[in-house]
Amino acid sequence: MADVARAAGVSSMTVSRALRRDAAVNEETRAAILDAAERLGYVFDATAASLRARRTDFIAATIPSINNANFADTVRGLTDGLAARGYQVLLGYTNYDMAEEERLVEQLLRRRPEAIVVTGGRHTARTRTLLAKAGIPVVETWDLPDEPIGSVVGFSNADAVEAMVDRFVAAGFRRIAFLGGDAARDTRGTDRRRGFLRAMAKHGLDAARLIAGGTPPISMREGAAAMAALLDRLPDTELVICVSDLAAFGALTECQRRGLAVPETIAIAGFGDYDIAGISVPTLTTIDPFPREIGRRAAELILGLLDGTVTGPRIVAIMPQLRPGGSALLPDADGAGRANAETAQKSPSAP
Amino acid sequence: MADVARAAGVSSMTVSRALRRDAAVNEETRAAILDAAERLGYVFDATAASLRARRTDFIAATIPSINNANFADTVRGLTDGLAARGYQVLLGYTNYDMAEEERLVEQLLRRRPEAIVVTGGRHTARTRTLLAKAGIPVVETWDLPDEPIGSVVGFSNADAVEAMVDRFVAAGFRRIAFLGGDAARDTRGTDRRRGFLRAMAKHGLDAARLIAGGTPPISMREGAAAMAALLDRLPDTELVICVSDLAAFGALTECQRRGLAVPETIAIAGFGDYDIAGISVPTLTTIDPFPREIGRRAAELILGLLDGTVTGPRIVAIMPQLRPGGSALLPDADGAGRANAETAQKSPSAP
DNA sequence: CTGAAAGCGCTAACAA
DNA sequence: TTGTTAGCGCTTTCAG
Repeated sequence: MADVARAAGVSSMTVSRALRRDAAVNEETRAAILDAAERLGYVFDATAASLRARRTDFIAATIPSINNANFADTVRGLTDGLAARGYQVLLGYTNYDMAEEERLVEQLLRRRPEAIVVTGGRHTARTRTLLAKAGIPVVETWDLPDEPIGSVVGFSNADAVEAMVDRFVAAGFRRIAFLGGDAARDTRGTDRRRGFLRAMAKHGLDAARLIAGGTPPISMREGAAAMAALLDRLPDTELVICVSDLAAFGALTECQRRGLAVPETIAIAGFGDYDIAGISVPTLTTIDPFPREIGRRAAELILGLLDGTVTGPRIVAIMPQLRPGGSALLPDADGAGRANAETAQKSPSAP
Repeated sequence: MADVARAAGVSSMTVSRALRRDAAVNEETRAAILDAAERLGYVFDATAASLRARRTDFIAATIPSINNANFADTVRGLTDGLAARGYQVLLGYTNYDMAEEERLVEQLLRRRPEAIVVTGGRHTARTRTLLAKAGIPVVETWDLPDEPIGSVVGFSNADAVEAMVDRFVAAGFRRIAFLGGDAARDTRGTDRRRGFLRAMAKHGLDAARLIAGGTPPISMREGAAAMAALLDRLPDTELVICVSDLAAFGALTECQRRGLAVPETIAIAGFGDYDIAGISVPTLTTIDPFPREIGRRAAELILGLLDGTVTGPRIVAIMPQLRPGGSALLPDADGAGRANAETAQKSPSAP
């Protein structure tokens, strides 16, 4: 910057001002400075600026896996919302491992992000402490924790599945199985399974049809293997609710390989409204948790928290929506539209 | 750090040493320091350390889209390889837009990464200049550019598709169509299409069966729409090669909806070896470009370049491999194994 | 093994 | 509108 200042015949402070849009600098001077900077191949050093200004323009975010379209959508919503205001997302993934999350959070906090977004509401005690003491906005997503660390943008995975089961039971299904959600590491998966169990108990139905999916995230292939196990062990099952659309699609293919008609012989439902759900034959009955919306709302919330528009933590409830498909037929009941997409109420105070 | 020093009764320099593993510090002193740091909730400030030490431990990376399993795999390979040595990947996505890439690269370079990985070999002139002048290792991936900026870890998309067409022609296919690769923004897609055209010309076949896929990345849905167009316009097509497995799967579903047998009535091939390729019914004949391996190799190369083990830029050729599936049958020819995975030659000098 | 001094490249705060 | 001074929180360098 000193070099640029010299070349432009001004002080480095003027260069600093010229390089930012906000400050008041004579237009000619600014032009000369920008020209000099370009000529010299000067590249601004954000590290030094961050140290001095105590603003890094970093927002940290952790997701369980980068190879998952749902979380990728959330990251997109988040990044797009924040990039517009000059923030850079510092992303890390935890491999669905809370210990790994702890390491990652600790490392990310060293970079002095101005806010941090984490996935899920369950963390190690140390992670919670680190986050709580970081002195920056914390947003937990994809869940509705009982004791939020700070803000939340999410939904209850258990409630979403429970509501789905309610619909299926009302439609006459009785012998319903749940595929996946057995791995403790995937807390959202276990929550969905819990919602299934709760719903079945509520309706007085047998909830013993539980099929393990393996290590998270359950791939299509594992979904197929689990479906094979189910068909061998409990062939009279009427409906399989899967922990995700990927597992559901794998399950669907297993039926196709065996020549079983879906949904006639056995119905299948998923979770996540992944692309595959809308294009497979048949399409998948699933639940849309609005992943992109989660990211967008988190970004919005963070911006508000940082500029003082929003004071104190907020709980933003996302309303997952059932998307009927061909893999598990439901009589249409509610004529619901996309509640969250544009209209849903913002930050209904606390839970 | 001064606070910790005071609490531990040492100078801040000793704290600095204790906090790093390398430096020589009395074990008791170190323990006392770490204890004090924990008690005080001290969090190391990487920004200040970066400024002074002129080492940010950042490696920048840009990918076209975060919602793409192929690129996500590359990022995983990269991150895993680099995290082991304490580097943090600073990730951004370009939306398949070179202008956006330019903005992103400029922004990332301000963070003073120690190396930068970009996707593809085509960039704006300014991006090239920025990268070339950055004074850090530059790695272009997923391509084999004619004029690399620095190092390369990739393969020729055109050659890969050409080789695939060769195999299909040898197997007797003649009326072959190509789906996608029409959007200039997706340079890898256009390269694949070019490989198709080149191969068809070479074999004296009609290469006019080109079906537009729309804006990249082509989704499954767009693949289905394009397939519908193809079936309407050129119903006698024997084989459709798609720009990606996602498009190929969409195309497959369109056939299923129309009751057309794949591969009997029409054969379909994809590119990318996405998860869907291995599980769909039928499985997809595709090309595996070893996305994870690309990331892993890039990480390896960067580490070598940074610690001086490797001197000067390197071209690492990845050898994509045909994966025969049920969607387009091929008589088995080569009994090739996974050339790249473990063994392939490293950095065969220049291209 | 430990400490003191200096400074990384920028910007806040103040002055002109 | 521009400049001066000081210092962000670390680590390099040198000395002990």
